Amino acid sequence: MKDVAARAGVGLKTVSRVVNEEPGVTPDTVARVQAAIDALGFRRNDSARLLRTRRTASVGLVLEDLADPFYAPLSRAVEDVARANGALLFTGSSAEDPRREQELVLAFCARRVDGLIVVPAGDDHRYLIPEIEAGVATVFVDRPAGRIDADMVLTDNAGGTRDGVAHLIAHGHRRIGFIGDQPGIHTAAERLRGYREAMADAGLPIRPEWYSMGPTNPERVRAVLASLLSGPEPVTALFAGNNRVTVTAVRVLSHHPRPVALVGFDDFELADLLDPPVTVVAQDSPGLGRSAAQLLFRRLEGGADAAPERLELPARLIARGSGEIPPAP
Amino acid sequence: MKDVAARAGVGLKTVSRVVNEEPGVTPDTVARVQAAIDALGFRRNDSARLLRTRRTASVGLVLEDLADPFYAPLSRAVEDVARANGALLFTGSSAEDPRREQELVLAFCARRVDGLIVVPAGDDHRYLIPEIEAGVATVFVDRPAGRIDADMVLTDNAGGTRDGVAHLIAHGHRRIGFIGDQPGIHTAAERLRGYREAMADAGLPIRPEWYSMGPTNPERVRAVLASLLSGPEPVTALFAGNNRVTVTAVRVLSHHPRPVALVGFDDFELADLLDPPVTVVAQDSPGLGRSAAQLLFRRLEGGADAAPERLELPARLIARGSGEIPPAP
DNA sequence: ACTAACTCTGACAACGTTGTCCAACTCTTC
DNA sequence: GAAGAGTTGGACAACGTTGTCAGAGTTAGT
Repeated sequence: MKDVAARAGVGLKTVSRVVNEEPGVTPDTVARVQAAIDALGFRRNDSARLLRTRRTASVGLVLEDLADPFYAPLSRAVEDVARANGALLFTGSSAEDPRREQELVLAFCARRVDGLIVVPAGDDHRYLIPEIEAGVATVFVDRPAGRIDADMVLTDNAGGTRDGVAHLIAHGHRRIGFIGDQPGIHTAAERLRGYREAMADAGLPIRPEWYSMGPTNPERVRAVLASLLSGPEPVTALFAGNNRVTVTAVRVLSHHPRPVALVGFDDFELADLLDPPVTVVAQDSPGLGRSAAQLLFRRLEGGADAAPERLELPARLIARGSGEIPPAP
Repeated sequence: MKDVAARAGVGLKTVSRVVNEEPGVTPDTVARVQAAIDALGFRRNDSARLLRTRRTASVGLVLEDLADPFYAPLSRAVEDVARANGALLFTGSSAEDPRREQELVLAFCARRVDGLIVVPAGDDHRYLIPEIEAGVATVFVDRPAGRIDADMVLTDNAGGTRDGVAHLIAHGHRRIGFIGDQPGIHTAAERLRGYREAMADAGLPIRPEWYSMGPTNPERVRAVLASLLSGPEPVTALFAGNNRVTVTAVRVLSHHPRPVALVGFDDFELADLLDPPVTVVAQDSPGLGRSAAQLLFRRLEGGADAAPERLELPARLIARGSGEIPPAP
């Protein structure tokens, strides 16, 4: 910029004015400065600018895994809203590791992002208090923040699961299994709650061997499923607590002699092409991202001191076939 | 930092030394400074630091769509390499719009990212020349750069397609259709070339009505497919030029009276669960991201003036069933 | 012709760091 | 106790911008 000013024979500030299209510069001067800019291939250094203005026009997004088909549309939605607000997006994956989450969040804060959108991996976010007090707007998505009061946008996991299980009950099932993720994960616990509620609402008992919470790797899911389907009174239907469970269940059930009804939490591509097409409770993944980002920018534009909001988006049952299979006699 | 220095009763630079763990500070002083830091909740402002050191420890990634199942693992791989090199990641989606691509790239450059990884949407990247000369390392992935000589990491699209089509020929097919993306997209053109080559290698003629390039929305693909499958001499096999085409083809073919063999470019989740399981030519999407990022950081660590590299990663044929269907008589 | 108001321009400080360099102090060593 | 070496600390400029303010020049009104 200094060079441009020298070449155009004007002051530093005049160049700044031209670059920012501020009023009060003669067309003649503008032209001279423009010429110098073009000749020198000058591009304003935004880092320096933002250092001065104390706004970085960037937000940080921390989620579990960028490559996860559930989070990818979420991050895309966040990106779209950020772009609409003229902000750039830092992204990072926590890989479900609280330490990595914190590391990323603090790195973003050190870069002085204007705001943060976090899919929490940990359950204690008090480390964020100084940052929030320093003015970093923060919105949690998909799972609630731990031990602090903050904005969050969640899916109605319990309600969605209740609907899914009720759907199975409505189709005649009485012995319904549930395989969920680790109980420490909030969404997993909420879905288990929905399962219990639906069963209770229908006056059905739940045997302890019908539900299981834990890692959702194929091996464990296979093992649990095998035990659910064996014995004198096997379950006739299964509610799968997330899409990884659903996929493994589809694989196992396709080789099972007796038809077993299946409803899964989370939609996935091609669910309608499988045999039978898979009935799911679908979350609005872009909706989560969009709502969170919109809330964030609302905060950034003044609403910083309003009380934290908690949005809960509904989940939608999509009947496709697998959830409508009647109980085997 | 000024406040910390004042509170600890030391000079500014001493605080800087403590924060950066530079040697030459008495343990006693370190302790005093640390106490002040903790008391004030001080966090170093990385933007300012990076302004001074002229390294931002961040790279920009521009791709077509963050939410696309092909690009999501790529971006995750880039992120992993970036993290390993201590860099943060800016991401943005071009939505296949050259103007948006340029906008994003220039915004990243204005933020003075150390490097760029770009999945090009446009075919003219001369606008990047000043940036590259200014020292922004740039690597193109998945598609080649337009009209400039730069590092790039590509998939062997022609070779992969040749293998896929040869596979169909080996199973007895003689009339093979090809539905590809818009001819302006480099990967699409390369795949068409592979199709031609495989047919030529086998001494088979190609009728003009057997292949079609254009938007890969379901409507067009359905229409093209309908015409391929009708007439007196319909094709007995189809090569689908990308995963969107493949998915639509699976839907259509599942309702088609005659079995038609199918090989698709790009793997997708659950391809093995469909009926029949879908044979694909799989790209190494994380491999593309990883190689590109590694190349980028190699450039950043000194190899800036070596000649541009062009890496070509092989594609792998995964036979699952749909590509092994023999021609209907 | 004088003042008032307005337009345009640039000097300077500031944003929050780090690099450079020098001063002061503490040890050795003779 | 003086010279030399080593350690510790801080003043200052710089990175590339923008905000503030005041000065210079122009126009308009009396």
